[in-house]
Amino acid sequence: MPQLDSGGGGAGGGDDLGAPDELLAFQDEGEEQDDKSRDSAAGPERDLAELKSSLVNESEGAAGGAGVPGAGTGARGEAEALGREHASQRLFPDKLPESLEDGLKAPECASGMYKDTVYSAFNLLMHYPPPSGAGQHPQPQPPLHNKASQPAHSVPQLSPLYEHFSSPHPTPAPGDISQKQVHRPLQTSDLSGFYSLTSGSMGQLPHTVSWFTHPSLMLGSGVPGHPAAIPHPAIVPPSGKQELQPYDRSLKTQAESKVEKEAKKPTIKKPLNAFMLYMKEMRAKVIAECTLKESAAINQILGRRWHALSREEQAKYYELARKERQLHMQLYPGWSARDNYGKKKRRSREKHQESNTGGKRNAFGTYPEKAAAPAPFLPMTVL
DNA sequence: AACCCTTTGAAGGGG
DNA sequence: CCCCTTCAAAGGGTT
Repeated sequence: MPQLDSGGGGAGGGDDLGAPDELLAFQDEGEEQDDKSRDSAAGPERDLAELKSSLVNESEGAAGGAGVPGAGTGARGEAEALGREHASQRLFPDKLPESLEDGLKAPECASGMYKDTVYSAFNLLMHYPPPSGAGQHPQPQPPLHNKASQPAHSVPQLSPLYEHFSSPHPTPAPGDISQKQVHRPLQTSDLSGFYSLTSGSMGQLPHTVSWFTHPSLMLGSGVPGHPAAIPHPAIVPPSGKQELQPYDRSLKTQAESKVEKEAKKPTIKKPLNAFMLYMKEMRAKVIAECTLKESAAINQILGRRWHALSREEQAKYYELARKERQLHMQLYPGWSARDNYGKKKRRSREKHQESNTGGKRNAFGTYPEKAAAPAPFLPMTVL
């Protein structure tokens, strides 16, 4: 795939918001908006249907997730249409832990509390200068549907963290290695500025934070013996721990050491997409406000909130993700997402195969949604 | 210990 | 080109 093209590819017209899929998401959102108004009358019935689906999922086994065929985009739209305070109650209707339920019972856990942080991120994004080609820097087009639930006048309360990073001369937090890095490795004002931003706006984004100070940007990641070599967060030893053993001093045969070397070869992680960045930023907030800990439930909430975001708000995360991909490509030119295939063994793979034969469901339900997604509309950033 | 769950998006491969 | 699969984060729960 033309990553550079889809990823923007620098200062040209290719510096768009991202892949068409992202735009599709916007379209999807718009559709949901339409559905919202359209379905308002049929809400209760659909609610019941969805509840049934959820219950069916539960009865179909522990593997039953949100991935009910036919409960794809429409279902998400319904969730929006039915009001997020109701939607929260449909999460895990049967098996919710009490703490989970308590959390979800709080209306704000499913409503627009995300807004302030999103706007914080937005403020920070705006705080930092755009790339050198500033004039051409694509600004997200205004959303076709301005979410009524997100009045533009709503002023976010910047958390101290955000204020800290927003300040012109942020004081390094104690123990913050990334802030202790002496100089910013990136030559391009684009990325350095961006990742400065990222480290600020995404205060909870260690991944991104250390990206921008990553020594690999100076000499290559994790170079053994390099004085400033700090492992890139995207580089994870197979053990999952940052315990790089650059040299094998043991008396092993070459073959053995070779095998071991392969085994210990650090894994370069995929760059985070827009939603992942959003989740990383918002997770702590949701946990705090909803007293939730289970990531599955949190992610469901975040998924709904993601869809409730305006285009502009989502565009910020698409932009961040695009920059992540750009930087990732710069750091690891030959890397392919395929490199990590098979590194996670998934039992669900077998389940999925079974479900295919049985015609039940997808492992996660993502694809039915995509399959049911409305036809893409004209890209809003390109053209 | 490893995987599951759950979300969306990106990417790659097969048909 | 479309569809499917896998992985990215996260952490409690499950095997």
